[in-house]
Amino acid sequence: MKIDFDGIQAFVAIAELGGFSKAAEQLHVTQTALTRRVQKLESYLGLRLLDRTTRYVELTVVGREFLPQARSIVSEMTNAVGRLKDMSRNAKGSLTIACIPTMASHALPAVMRRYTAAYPGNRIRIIDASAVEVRNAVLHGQAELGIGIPTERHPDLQETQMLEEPYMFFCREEHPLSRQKSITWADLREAELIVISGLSANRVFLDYQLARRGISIAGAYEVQHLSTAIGLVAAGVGTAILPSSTLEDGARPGLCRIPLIGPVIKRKITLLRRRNATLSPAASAFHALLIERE
Amino acid sequence: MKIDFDGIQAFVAIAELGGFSKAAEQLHVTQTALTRRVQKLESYLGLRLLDRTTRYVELTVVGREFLPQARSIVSEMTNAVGRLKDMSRNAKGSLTIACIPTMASHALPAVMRRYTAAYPGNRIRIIDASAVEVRNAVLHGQAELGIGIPTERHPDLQETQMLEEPYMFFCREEHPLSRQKSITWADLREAELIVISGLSANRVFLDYQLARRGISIAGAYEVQHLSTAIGLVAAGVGTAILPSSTLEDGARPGLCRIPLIGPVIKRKITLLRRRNATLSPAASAFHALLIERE
DNA sequence: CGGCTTTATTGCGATTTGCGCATTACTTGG
DNA sequence: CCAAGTAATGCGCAAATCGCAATAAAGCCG
Repeated sequence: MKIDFDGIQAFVAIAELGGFSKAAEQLHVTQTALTRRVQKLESYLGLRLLDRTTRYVELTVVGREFLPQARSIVSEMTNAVGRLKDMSRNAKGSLTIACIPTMASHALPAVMRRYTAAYPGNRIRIIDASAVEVRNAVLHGQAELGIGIPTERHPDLQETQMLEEPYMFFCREEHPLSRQKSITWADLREAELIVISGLSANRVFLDYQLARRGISIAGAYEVQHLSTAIGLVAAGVGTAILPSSTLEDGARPGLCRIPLIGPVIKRKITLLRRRNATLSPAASAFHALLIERE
Repeated sequence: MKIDFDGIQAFVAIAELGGFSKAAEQLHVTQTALTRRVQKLESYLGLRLLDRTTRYVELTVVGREFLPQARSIVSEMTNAVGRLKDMSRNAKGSLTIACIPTMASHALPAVMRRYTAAYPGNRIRIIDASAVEVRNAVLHGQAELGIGIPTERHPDLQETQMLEEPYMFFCREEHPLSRQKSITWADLREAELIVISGLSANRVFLDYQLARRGISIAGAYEVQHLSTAIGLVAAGVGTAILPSSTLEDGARPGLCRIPLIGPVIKRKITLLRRRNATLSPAASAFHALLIERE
């Protein structure tokens, strides 16, 4: 036979309010229904929980013993379900998103501001890591959403392109090339390039695109992170080819950002999520904000 | 809408066994039923708890968060109901009984032995107190059963007579009356009686019975408890009129117990319980043993 | 790559459960 | 002894739930 939550809830309400009628009102059912629920529960258990006359209701010894447990069951249940409905109705809940560092400081902040305004109280955890780590975080469920650049395909991963950004040339103002409106790849012969490590998805992508066009570049220095590269450029060590969003125009005095053409090469920023994995309402709302602006 | 325990139970089983079919087997329903339960729960909550294909079942983010709570709800419920059914089926549970001291050491022990043999593990708490206290303990629900002597009637109290025992005369062997086979009340003129306090139900009853018959006795000493009276008799202070069960024949060397006749006056031992108060199965079983032997 | 196996879902009919209304039964206070 | 208040019951209806059979979908393996 099936376990009867209604009966227990009825029992608790009756015991606490001291009567069937009052309990019925609170539970929004008729008193008849409560009578039946209690009868069913008692007959299922094989013992009486309430001694009742038409005049008063009183707990039996067993009922008195059971009441605290019953109360706890009911409240635990009610709370849990309430929380879930709240998550569903108001997209409440915390949210983890993985993101490559450039985007974390470029595209994300605006969305985060709008999200927090719309759903205050939701905790957001950002895993800022390399594109490969972003991919894995999404794949293994550590993050519900990921923002990165295309990497190795995986059948369980679903990618949506969000935006594209060109690679640009970064140098100091006193650099010989800094006055040009645009620069071609051929101009980079002796540019003392700081390049990103071959383990980076950025580098893999860039190499692939250049190789397709028969272009090759040589790096004098190699680092792991874009931010380090920018730092070295600023320090006068050399120049670098980096995604445009690595640094906003004029964000750092003394540094120039110059379009690279012939050809223009762009990297795609993609939004990652696991295929067949339902997003939590909180993540779903964030997802909506992300794709709404493209 | 109504809270759905079945759905949660299904969810937990599926999550833990990793599939609808296995869970269905454990819950003794068809797999179809589980599909429906989960669907109903999810649509009620407005969110998905399980991502499932025909090949595997996996928790969603929300489901993963909810699982521990759900598990705790289910196990708490299952345990609580299990305990209650155990109480009902096997008369498990603890039991409190109030009893006047003489009966606690006279009639009770045999019943307790049989009870413990039949229902091992049940804790028995005995409130050994005066007849008035026994009455109140039962009346106020501190004890489910009471063994005492008739006191003031109360509409909520139900009394069943268990046995009767005569008052007898107690003295030391060297006492002049100790050789008689029986003693009449008239013989007690100069017996140096130790009597029980007038607050005792015993005394009230005895006085009433004697007065009805125009007999009066005078006490030289007065104590509260029967056991104290016996002690004083043994110490040679005087003699006493006490219920026969106060001391078994020969239980204390040097003391005599002699029938009092002309007339024989007996006190009734009654079993008390609250009217309209259902006994716990444990108490009910004890009650059955008590009245079975009359 | 196409059939095969496995597993969840759906359509449908039958049964059961649960509810509310109206009425009854019972207790108690005046 | 009557009146008021409260729980229980008879009855009929509505909805939920289930099981069976058929269907759909996803990976496995030859």
